[in-house]
Order: sequence, then C-alpha cells, then structure tokens
Amino acid sequence: MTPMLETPITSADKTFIALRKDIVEGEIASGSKLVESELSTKYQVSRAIIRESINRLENVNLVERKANVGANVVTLSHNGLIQLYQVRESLEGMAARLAAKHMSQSEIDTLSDLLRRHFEKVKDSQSYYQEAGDVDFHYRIVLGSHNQHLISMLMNNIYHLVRMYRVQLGMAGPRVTTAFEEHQNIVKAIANRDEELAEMLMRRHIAYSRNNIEHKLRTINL
Amino acid sequence: MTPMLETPITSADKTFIALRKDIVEGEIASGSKLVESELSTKYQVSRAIIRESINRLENVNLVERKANVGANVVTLSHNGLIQLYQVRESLEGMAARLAAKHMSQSEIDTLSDLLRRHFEKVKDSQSYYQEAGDVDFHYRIVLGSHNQHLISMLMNNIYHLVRMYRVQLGMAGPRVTTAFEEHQNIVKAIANRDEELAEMLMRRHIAYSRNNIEHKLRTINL
DNA sequence: GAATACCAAGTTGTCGACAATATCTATATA
DNA sequence: TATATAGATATTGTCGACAACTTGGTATTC
Repeated sequence: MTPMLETPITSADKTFIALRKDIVEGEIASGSKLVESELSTKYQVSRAIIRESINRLENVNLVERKANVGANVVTLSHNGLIQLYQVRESLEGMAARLAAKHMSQSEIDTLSDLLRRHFEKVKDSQSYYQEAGDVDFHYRIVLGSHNQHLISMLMNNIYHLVRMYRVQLGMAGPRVTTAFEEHQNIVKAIANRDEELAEMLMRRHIAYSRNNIEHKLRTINL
Repeated sequence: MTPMLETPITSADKTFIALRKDIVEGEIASGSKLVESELSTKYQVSRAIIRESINRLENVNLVERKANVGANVVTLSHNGLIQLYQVRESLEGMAARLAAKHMSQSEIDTLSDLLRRHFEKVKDSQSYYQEAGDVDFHYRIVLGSHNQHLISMLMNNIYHLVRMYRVQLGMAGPRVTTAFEEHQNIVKAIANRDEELAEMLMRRHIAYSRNNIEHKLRTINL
C-alpha cells in the first residue's frame, strides 16, 4: 500500500529528498539554475551537502550539470517525454516478462488482491482510478522481476522524472477504466506464467499511456 | 573508431576514471572495502574528491555504499551476471529498434563500413574478432537510437560493470565468427528499416552472448 | 563602431579540521 | 565459558575557508 519507502539517514539523504520533491512538484522551476550557496541557506545545510544532493539529482535525471559552470533543473519537452516512455516500455516490458517467470505465488496473490481492491473503487465509475493505484501496480510488477538492476533503474533513475512530467503537466485524468482492464490482463498473463504475453501486454499498456499523455501534451503547449 | 570518449575536466573527474579503471581491471579487488583516507593518500587528492568519486562509482553499479559504514566494490556472481544481461537484452533490443527507425543513412553507411573492416580481419580466420570490435558495434547502434536515456543507461550505468565481468573472468575467447554474422544480420535489418526484426535479432544476439559467458563462468568457479 | 584584452564579481572546485557514528577490544559479570 | 558493558580506535559525515574558474562588463585599440 505504501510503495517507494525510503529511510533517509544522513543529512544529505534528507536534503536530497527535499530537493527532489521541490523539483518534481515544480516549486523549483523546470530549467532554473541551482546555485549552491542559495540552496545552502534555503535548506539550512552546508554547501558540501548541497553538492552531494545535486550529484544525486543528476543521477536521477532531474538535473543537468556542467563542470565549472553549474547545475540546472531539466527542461521538459515533447521529445524528452517520448524518449522516457520508450525506455519505460523496454524495461517494464522485461520486468513483466521476468515477473511471470519469477514471482512467487504469494506475490501473485497479493497483486491480485490489490487489483480487486482497486476494482471495488472503480466498478460503478463513481471513483476514478487514481494515480496512486497505477503506481502501486507497476511498482509491484517491477519488484516481481527480482532483478536488482531493473528495479534500480525504474525506481531510482526514471520514476521521479516520469512523475515530474505527470505533475507538471497536470496528468491524473481519464484513461482510467481501460487502464484497469489492461492491468487485469497483465496479471492474468503473469498468473499463467506466460512470459511472452506478459511482456507484450505491458509494452502495449505503456505505449497506450504514452499516446494518451502525448495527446494531452499537444493540447497544452509543448 | 574510438568509442566512449570522455573528457575529464575536474580533479574529481580524473580520480573517478582512475578508480573505475582500477576496479574494472581488478587492481582493486572485487568485494574489497574502499576506505576514503587510504584512497586519498593513494590517489593524491583530498577526501572530498574521493567521496565524490565513490558516489559516482555507486551510480555506475561498481560499488555499494551503506550510510555511516562505507563502500565496498561489488562482488561478481552468477546471478548478478544474468540480471545484467537481462537488462542489456531489454535496452539494447530497444536501441536496435530505434536505430532502425532513426539512424540517418550516413550513420548506417558508417556502420556498414565498420563491419566491412572487421570482416577483412576475420575472413580467413587468421585473426579473431576482438572485443574492441564488438564494443564498437554495439556502441554505434546504441548511439543510433538517438535516445539520451538509453544511451546514458547503457554507456554510463552498466557498460563498465559488463566490462568488469569480461575482464575479471578472462573473456575474449571464441564465439567470434558467429557473433560477426549476427552483427551483419542486425545491420541488414536496420538498413531495411525493419524495427521488429532489428530488435528481435539484437535480443537473440545478446541472449547468445549470455549463454556463452555463462557457460565459461560455470567452468571456472562461480 | 567592432573586436580584443582585461578586470571584477560571482560561482564552482578543493582542502583540512572537527563532529558523529560504527566497530573492535578489553574488562566485568553471570 | 558466554554474554554484556564500556571505552578506545577507526571511519564516515559535515562544515567553513580558500583556490580556481567562468562570466559579464569596461576599457582599449584598431
């Protein structure tokens, strides 16, 4: 129910998480420059900690850095979004394939339960399929791959950038019931241990998502 | 001809590259602990630089770090190798697909030339297909995807770990001529703009490589 | 007026010192 | 002997200061 649990230990951990939140949610504007001394006073930590945080932000693709010049928050673009979803399609497709192969029966049961609970909320179309539910679903399948590199790349490297696009472009909207059905079919494929199908359905699912968000994006500005 | 060009600027850049080299080539033993003060004297830079270097090494999956405890060089394992190749199969497969879609004609020509030159060296089986040639080939296709995330993940995040496995397990060996033919077929698919086939062939190519290296690995120890 | 050289301000890169935490050793206690 | 405790040691985390570099503006030269 609560994916993405992190346990910040050092001061650098906390500052990194705080900065990441502010960037993803747009409080620190996309494209803006990150000046270490400013952030140092703003977040009440030394420059060394800010520097380490910025390094980490670079690794999760939220910041771009140039030696001796400085760091800027990434700028969102149509092309950037497409490239991001291409990578998701590739990695999450593989994750679904591996989940079909490696998920334990109890993991599959938990996933099915999760989907059933979501269904209770959606069935009368009274409530929409919230983003949290979608994230939770994808999160579980990624973990189900039991592949550390895959998990790290999706959860650490690109997840927050995906979220930044969603938040800043005001995504939450429709594509709820159809997405739900796609989720159901993916789980079925996994339960049947059909690796081929699981990968294919996941890839299509993400391609549909991309088309959806891309269309919205075209109606706005980029 | 010279892939992977990097231009270190700061002292931290150079130290990071030096450390990476020493880890990949086993001069700093797999599994060993990285003590900041020791490295500081060994590489003649301050601890701050060593710390930044270690952070970067963590991002390229060559070291693991625990807060308040320290960093260790990753340990190579059978399972780790498999997981690594699963990710490669996924990402490089997508790269081949996108290369078939996006590579310019001149890029394709350059790639064909490259392969022809390799062929000159291999045709009489006088010389083996060197690792450099293989790396060069994959490198060009990854670039041909024109997808920054894909490029970054493959070139920065996992390339050096792949190389570490190869170097430390003494891989260079056979599987030369067959690999060459596979390369040829992939280029043909790309030249024909057949995305589907390009991805499929690349995935198989990497799966074969995995089987090969995995077999060798079984004859040694892991 | 255009191009170049130089200077000043601001920012990033690097360093050594101190603080906080973990680990190891020796001692005490059952 | 096994376990727990407390102190000593080693290592990581954090800080402020200084050095090096970039950038924008000003003066200078043609």
